[in-house]
Amino acid sequence: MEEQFIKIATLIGDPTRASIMWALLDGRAFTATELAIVANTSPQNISMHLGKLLDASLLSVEKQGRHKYYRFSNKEIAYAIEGMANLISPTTVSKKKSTEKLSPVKHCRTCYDHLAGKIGVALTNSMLEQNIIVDVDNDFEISQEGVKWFSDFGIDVDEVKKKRRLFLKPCLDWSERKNHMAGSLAASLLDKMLADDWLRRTTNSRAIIITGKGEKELHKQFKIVV
Amino acid sequence: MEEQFIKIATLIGDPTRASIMWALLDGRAFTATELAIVANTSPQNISMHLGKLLDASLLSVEKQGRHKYYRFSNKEIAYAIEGMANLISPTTVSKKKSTEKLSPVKHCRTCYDHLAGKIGVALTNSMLEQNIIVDVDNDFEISQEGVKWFSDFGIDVDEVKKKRRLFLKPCLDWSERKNHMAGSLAASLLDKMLADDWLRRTTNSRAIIITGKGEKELHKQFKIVV
DNA sequence: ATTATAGTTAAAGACAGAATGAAGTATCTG
DNA sequence: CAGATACTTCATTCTGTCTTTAACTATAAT
Repeated sequence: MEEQFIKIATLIGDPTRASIMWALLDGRAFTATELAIVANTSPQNISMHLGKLLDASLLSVEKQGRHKYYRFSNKEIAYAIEGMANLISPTTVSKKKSTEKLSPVKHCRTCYDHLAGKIGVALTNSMLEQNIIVDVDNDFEISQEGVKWFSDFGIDVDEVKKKRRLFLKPCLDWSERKNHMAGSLAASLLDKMLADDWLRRTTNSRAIIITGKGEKELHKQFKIVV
Repeated sequence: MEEQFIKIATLIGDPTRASIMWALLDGRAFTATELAIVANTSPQNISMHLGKLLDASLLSVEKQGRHKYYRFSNKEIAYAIEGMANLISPTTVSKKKSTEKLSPVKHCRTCYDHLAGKIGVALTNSMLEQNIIVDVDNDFEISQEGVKWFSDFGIDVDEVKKKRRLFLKPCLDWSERKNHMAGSLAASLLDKMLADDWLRRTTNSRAIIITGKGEKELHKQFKIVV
């Protein structure tokens, strides 16, 4: 088992491959070329690295015409990467420089366990406006009022913070060119909205359907017109 | 933030350092020399690697005479490593060769979140005898009866399995020279025993006190004489 | 004191594995 | 069809970093 662990650690522990994993963390699928741009390296090189990650089943591919879409092969991968991301020192997280370059990727797909797309962005904007969450140097933090708001909404922030994953981070939604929330808080929010029947999952796709109740509540609480 | 992530990934992703992290996973503290033996390298080299891990605050040291004891600097580190260990393919886990060498380390301290020491080992032995858990090539697995047993004990195994960490693994207790259980199942078991007041934590040490009730129950259910 | 053990530091060397360059296949576009 | 784009493969080069050699400090044992 130790060798297996070392194998996985060294796989993730190469700068280029770590960069790939970091980019894939939000759950979207990227093409090889996109990943080459994100990781700042050549197509040949990214191809080699993606091959290694595929061999180890850390990633899965889906071929669409001449494109190949890469993503994490399962949730455990995302959790493992998040677990490592949790080790990023808190000071660094809040001091993150705002000039960080944005990767020129245009695709947007459903994120693993949180709301993305138009609704996700609108919801995030509304929460920023209402000071439930605040933007600190391109990083999201929850405010005092926010903790209360979530509590009223039926989510215990302290409990969510105990989860062994990234609490809250912005996730750039390229279809909207704006950030939406990701992390355990965003996941809890989605869970709650599903539980309260604001939203429903569809069986065979990642699409989310907004119920009549959800439409009403989203407008009432967030001024979102669906 | 990306650079920070890459830094952490490359730190863990060196074979020698991965080996160190793997050894420390059970929560015990190791000396530099012990880690050199475990990682199969020289004292100078281990010193260099430990220095890097210290610089990044992944580890903490405690000096005792001419020895230096290294351990994870906080729980998040352990969770991150566990998250990576979760990616070890299930087939590999069950096919693990039993000839794997055991590291010649004699120290034993309290493990992070599960019972260790004499009681931990006795409990594990009893569970093996009762077929609640089974030993498959030096790896622990829960049996069908085991799932029922835990359910009767008030622990929902399916729920525990959902947690993003290693479910069950043997952890060699050198003071006893036998294995005890580690992982989320072992953690749940400890939690439950604390909740049921079989055991109590002490305030300023990692020692666990067995209550009168606990003594009775441990004898009744596991034939353990405290 | 003397010797042994635990650990560190600095410099030189060795090597794995990453990047590069060149050439190829497959798919889309007009 | 021709030309462009997406991606891969292989052989070669190269570089970062791990290991080793050697010399050193500090604590413990006898």
